Amino acid sequence: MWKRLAGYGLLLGMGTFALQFADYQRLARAHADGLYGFLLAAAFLGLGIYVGARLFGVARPAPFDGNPNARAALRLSPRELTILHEVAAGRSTKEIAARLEVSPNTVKTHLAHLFEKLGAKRRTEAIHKARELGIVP
Amino acid sequence: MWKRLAGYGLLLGMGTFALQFADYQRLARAHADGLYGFLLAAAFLGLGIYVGARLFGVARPAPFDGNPNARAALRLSPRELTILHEVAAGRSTKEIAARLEVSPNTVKTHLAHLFEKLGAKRRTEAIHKARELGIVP
DNA sequence: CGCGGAATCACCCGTTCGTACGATGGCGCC
DNA sequence: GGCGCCATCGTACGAACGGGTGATTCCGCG
Repeated sequence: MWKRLAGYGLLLGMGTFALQFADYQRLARAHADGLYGFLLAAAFLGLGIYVGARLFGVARPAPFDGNPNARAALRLSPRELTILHEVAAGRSTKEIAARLEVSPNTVKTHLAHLFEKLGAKRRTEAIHKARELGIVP
Repeated sequence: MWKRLAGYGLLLGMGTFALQFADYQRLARAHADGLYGFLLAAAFLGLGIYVGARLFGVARPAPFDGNPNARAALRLSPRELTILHEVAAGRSTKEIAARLEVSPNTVKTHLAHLFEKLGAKRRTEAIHKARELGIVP
């Protein structure tokens, strides 16, 4: 974060320096004020758009899925993970069993293990805790 | 999307017009070139940052809580909304009844209405659909 | 004033869920 | 070869959930 801010600050400083340089060169006087101001405005507008986009921009995909982190911490097996995603999708035990082509009893077993590892007593609570841990989007 | 682009275009046009107006007023000549350029650059830099932030940026807080939107579309009552948030927090019917100081039967009634309005058959499915609609974070 | 919506509560009944066992087979590891 | 883990499946039972129906109170709206 500090490095990014420093980078933007440097960029801004360079822009200012370029402006000063242009001023020294009397480009401002050599050209019409209107054209010069327009170019200056356009340049800084573009720079601002870039900075704004990078600064407030798509930092969303970063905290997407804490899959490897919390999953390893809770020692969830791959099958338990898929069942977790299925219940988070709002499906019933029967539907999950049908989609995964296993018995509903198997799904219930995985669910029981999930509840134990997540410290939950209901599937809704499991979903909530898994979301807090970033295991499910 | 087009309305937003048009709005930004209008904003940009207004800025340009203001610049032209300033040029006509000979403010550029009245003040030193350096100060004028600096102010101009700063103004457009800020404008650019704003546009960039709005354009590429905080599209996340926008679909944050579709509370007024989807809630009105589904005609959810305030009480139903609170019950929806409670179930999304992973609480059971009894716990919700205790927290809201009402009978479990009342909670069940609100839940039945929620299922009907959300088109869900299970509370997990209701949570999932409500999350898709942005009603719950 | 009646009418409808919201909120509250109650009962019944069938289904699902959660839990507590047991059991089997496969796989990696010492 | 035993040990542990994972995945699979089964039975059984109590608790919770979901659906249906009905009732009451309150409040706004025409």
